[in-house]
Amino acid sequence: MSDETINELILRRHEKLKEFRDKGMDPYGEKYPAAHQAAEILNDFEALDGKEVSISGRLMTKRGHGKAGFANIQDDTGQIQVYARLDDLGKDNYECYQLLDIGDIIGVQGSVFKTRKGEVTVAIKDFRLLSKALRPLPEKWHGLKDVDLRYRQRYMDLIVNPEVKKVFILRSKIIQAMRDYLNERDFLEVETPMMHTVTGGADARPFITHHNTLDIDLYLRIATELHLKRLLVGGYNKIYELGKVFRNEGISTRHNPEFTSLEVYQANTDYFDMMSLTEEMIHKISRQIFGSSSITYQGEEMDLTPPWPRLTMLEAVKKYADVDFSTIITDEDSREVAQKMNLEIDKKATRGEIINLIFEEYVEKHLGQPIFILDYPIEVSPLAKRKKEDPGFTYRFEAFMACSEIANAFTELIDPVDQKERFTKQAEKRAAGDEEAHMMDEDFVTALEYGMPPAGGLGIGIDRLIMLFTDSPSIRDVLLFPTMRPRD
RNA sequence: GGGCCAUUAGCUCAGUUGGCAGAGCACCUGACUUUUAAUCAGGGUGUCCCAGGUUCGAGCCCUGGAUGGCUCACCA
Repeated sequence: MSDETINELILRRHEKLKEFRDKGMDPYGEKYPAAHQAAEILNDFEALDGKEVSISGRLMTKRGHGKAGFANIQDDTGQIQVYARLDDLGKDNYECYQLLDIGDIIGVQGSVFKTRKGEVTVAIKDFRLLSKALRPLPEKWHGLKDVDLRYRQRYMDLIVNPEVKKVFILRSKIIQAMRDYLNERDFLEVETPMMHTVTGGADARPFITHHNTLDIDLYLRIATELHLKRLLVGGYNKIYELGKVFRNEGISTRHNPEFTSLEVYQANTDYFDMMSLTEEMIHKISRQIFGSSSITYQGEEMDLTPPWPRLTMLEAVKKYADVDFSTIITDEDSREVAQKMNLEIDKKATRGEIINLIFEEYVEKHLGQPIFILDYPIEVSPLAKRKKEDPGFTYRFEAFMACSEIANAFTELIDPVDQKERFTKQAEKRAAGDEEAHMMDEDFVTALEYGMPPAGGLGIGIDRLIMLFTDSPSIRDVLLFPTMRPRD
C-alpha cells in the first residue's frame, strides 16, 4: 500500500499525530503494563467491582456525550467498554481522549463498575496512546467482506472479524492436539529437507529453485515421505513430520500451492494399524477441542466415532458405480467398460487405472460420512506394498469425509527390487510426458537395500482437516496468508 | 487454463431508458456527564478497476485487459 492515496481521512489522522505530539503525548509509546485483559474483567466482575484495573487494546467504537464518552477497547481476549469523564480526566487529558480515533491502540487504567444498563465498564482515570492508527478501519457493523482485501490484508480482517480470529486459534489448537497425541505415544517429531535434488512421495509438479554456490536446481518438496522412510532404515521406529509441502498446481477452494501435511511412520505396523491411528486421533481431537464426537460441515453432520466403515475400492465401485470388476479381468475388457461409461481414457489404460478413474468419477461424491477405502490399484500406488493375495492391488487406504480425501496411508513397500521396478515404470510415464509421475530416486532405493523394517505410513492433509473442523468452505479461510496473485 | 459472475466514497452497498454521482457507517462542525449499531442539527469526502470505442452525452452499451469469487479441468 505504498501508493499514498492521501485522502481526507488519512490526512486528518496525520494532523492528529502532530496534535498529540504538541500536547506532549508520544503517539508511538512504550510498552504498557496492562495487568488485566478484557475477558478477565468481564468474567471476574464480582471480584473486580470497584477495583483498579489496567488494560491495553485497540479502540473499536466511540460514543461521545459532550463532557463524557464511552468507547470499546479490543484486546486479544475480546472487547470491553471504557468510560471517560471530563471530571475524572481533567481538561487536558480529556481533550486528548477526544482526539483519539477508532483504530488507535491505547493503554487504560481505571476502576471497574457496571452501568445502569448493566454493562461492565472501566472508568478511565488515566490513559496513554500506544500506537496511532493512520488509516481508518472498515465499518463496525458489516466488518470487512471483500474477500480479496481480507486475504491480502489479513491483519485488517483479524481486527474487525472476530470469527476469523477464532478459526486460526482453533487451527493452532488442533495442530497442537495432534502433536500431543503423537508425542504421548512416543512418536518423535523430525524435520527433513524442504529443498530436494529429486522430488518424490506424491504425484505432483514441483516448484524449482536454484542454489547459487552449488549451481544446481533444487525442488521444493512435494511430500516428506521418502526422507521419513530413510529414517526408518536408520533405526527410528516411530516418527512424524508436520510441515509445509509445495505443489506447483492450480489454486482452488481446496488447493493452495503450499499446504501443511502430517506424515507418520511406525515400524512393525501395517495399514490396519494406520486406520486405527487415523480414526482414533481425529475422534480424540474432536472430543478434546469441541467436546463432541461429531462435527457439522456445511450443514452435514458427521459422526467421527470409531470404527469408521471400511470398503475396498472394488466394493465401493460395485456399490456406487454398479460395476463389478471381479468379473472384469483384462485391460481390454476394462477399457470397453470405460468407453461404455463415456470416460475419457488413454488407449493404453490398464484395469487398475480405470478402476481408480471410475472410483474418482462415481464414488467419491458419495463419501460424505467418514469412511476408509481400502486396496488401491498398484498403478496409482508406487510406494505401497503389493497385496500378497492380489498383486494388482496394494495395502493402501484413503480416508474420506465430506467427499474429500483427508488421509492416505499404506503398508509401506520395503522391497528394494520391487521399488526400483515401480520407479522405472513411473520414469517411463514421466518420459512420456506425465509431469506428475514420480522420479527415480536412486538413493532411496539404496536405503531400502540396507533394509527397512516392515512399517505403516500415514499422510494427512492438515488444511483440509481444519476446514472440516472449522466448517470453512474454502482452504483460504484456514490459511492466514493464502497465495494470491500480486497486485499490478 | 476454460465458463459464469463481480469491481461505484475509508467500509457495506444502491444507482431507473444512456442525461448533474447516491445511502448507511466512518469522517468533519455544533449540542449532549451511564451510552451501546448512542441520539439530535448541519457537511459528500469519488481515477464509478484500467485502456480504447460507440454517442451530442457512458457508472450504464461495445472491444480488449487487470484483479477477485464460484465452477470445470488438475491435484491433496
